[in-house]
Order: sequence, then structure tokens, then C-alpha cells
Amino acid sequence: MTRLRLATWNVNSLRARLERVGEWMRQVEPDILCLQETKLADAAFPVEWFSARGYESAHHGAGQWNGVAVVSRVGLGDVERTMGPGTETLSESRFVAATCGPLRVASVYVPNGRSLDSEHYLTKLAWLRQLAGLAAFERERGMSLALCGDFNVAPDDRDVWDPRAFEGATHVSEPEREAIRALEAEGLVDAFRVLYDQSGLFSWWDYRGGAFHQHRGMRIDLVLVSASLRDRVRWAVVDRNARKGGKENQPSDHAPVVVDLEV
DNA sequence: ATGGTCGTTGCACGA
Repeated sequence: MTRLRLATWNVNSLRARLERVGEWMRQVEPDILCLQETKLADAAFPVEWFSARGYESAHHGAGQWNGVAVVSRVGLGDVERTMGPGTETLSESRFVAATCGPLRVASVYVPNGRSLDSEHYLTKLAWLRQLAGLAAFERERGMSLALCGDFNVAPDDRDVWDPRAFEGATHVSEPEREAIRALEAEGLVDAFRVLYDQSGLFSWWDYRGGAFHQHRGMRIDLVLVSASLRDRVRWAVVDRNARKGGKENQPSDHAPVVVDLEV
């Protein structure tokens, strides 16, 4: 039995955050790290910076927007950059998957729905349906799966600072939450919720209005693992320290989520 | 109180 430390972090520009990511990795020593919003083209992704620290990497990005990566020190192979045949356009540069040791790992950056009456909201729901198809595919071929990333959905009211503030907004609407439950119906469990049932444990805080200091956040960064791993979740945390900092050490607006699995 | 801040690109826009 070995302990596998899995983490996911929307870094809001890897170029702007690289030094901070390096310091965090040195302290936390994740075995597998999923990144979102690298905002890099594949050619600009710092493959050698990661390999110098003992990590292989797979990146999918077009630059400027989106961009996701899987970084691993327990092996990395069979890289896929779409959720399946015919989904290249939908997948955008928001999906990359790789096999890392015993796990199939996907780093996902679910589209922001913007508003309930936006076409982007429909794209978001379609994207999540496609992701459920991928979960079914991995289950059918017997792979243990970890879907890690920024889902832009708060699964239930415990995951928002004030449900009343979100009436009629995205991230909390019933169709979005149903899409997360559909992933669970495909055999995935929210690893963080295996250990914690409290409200107010957030992973994202708006940069504006001092939201972080006033505890106005949401839990939208998730690690969804195969149900067969439920009893192997040993430890989990949202590392709020990584959300701290000011002018000289700017944080992302997301904190990393860390999950330790006994595999 | 319809504001606020950050990262990117280029003199707004997405989140």
C-alpha cells in the first residue's frame, strides 16, 4: 500500500504563478498535480521546469485563455486531449487526461456558464454531459478515475457562502447540480465530502471586495474519484494558505485541493 | 450599494 497525494489547482495564469506553484509543490509534495487556467500555449508550457523537479507533464492549451495540465512524479502516459471522439470543439483546451501510476487522471476546466440565459450556460451543461460519458467509458474499461479541476459548480448549499446571494445565478442552478449528480451516478464520489460534511469550506474567492477575508467563497474545485476508492481516501484539505498574499506575492483566486489516497 | 480585482492583450474582456 502506498500513499498517493493528488492535488488540483486553478492557478489563473501559470506564467504569473510559476514561482508560487514551485514553492507550494516543494512544501506539499503532490504526486499528481492537475492545473487549470494555465493560459499558455502548449509550446510555452514549462516542461523542463517540471522535469527538473522530478515531474512529467501533459498540457493542453492554446494560449491566453483556459489551458490545463496533468503533472506527475508517479508516471504519465496515454495522454488524451479530448473527452472522446468528435468532442474536439466542445473539449476546447479545457481537458487533458493521462494514466499516472494506478490512476486515470483528468484535469478539467468546466466552462463558466456566465448567466442562466447565456448560450455559454448550455455549453457548460453539454460539457458536463460529455464528461459523464467519459466517466462511463473509464468505468467500463475498468480504470480507476480521478476527475480533478475547476467545475464551476457548487454541488450543494454548503458550498456557497450565502445561498440567498446566488438565487438565479450560475454555479448553483439545479441543472448544473444535477450534472454533478450525474457524474456521481456514473460511479464517482466527491473525495473531499468523504471526510468533511461542514459548510463554508471553500476553494474559490472573488478577488473583489475583500471576499477572501470575509469568507465569501464557493467550493467549486473538486476531486471526483471512482467509488472503489471511497474507502481509500485518507486525508484531504483545501490549502487556504495558498490563497493568501498581496502585491508582492499575488495569489490565484483559487486555492489548491489536496487528497491523499491509499492505493 | 449593480461596486470591486486580477491576468491577458492591446487601448476591453473574461472570470
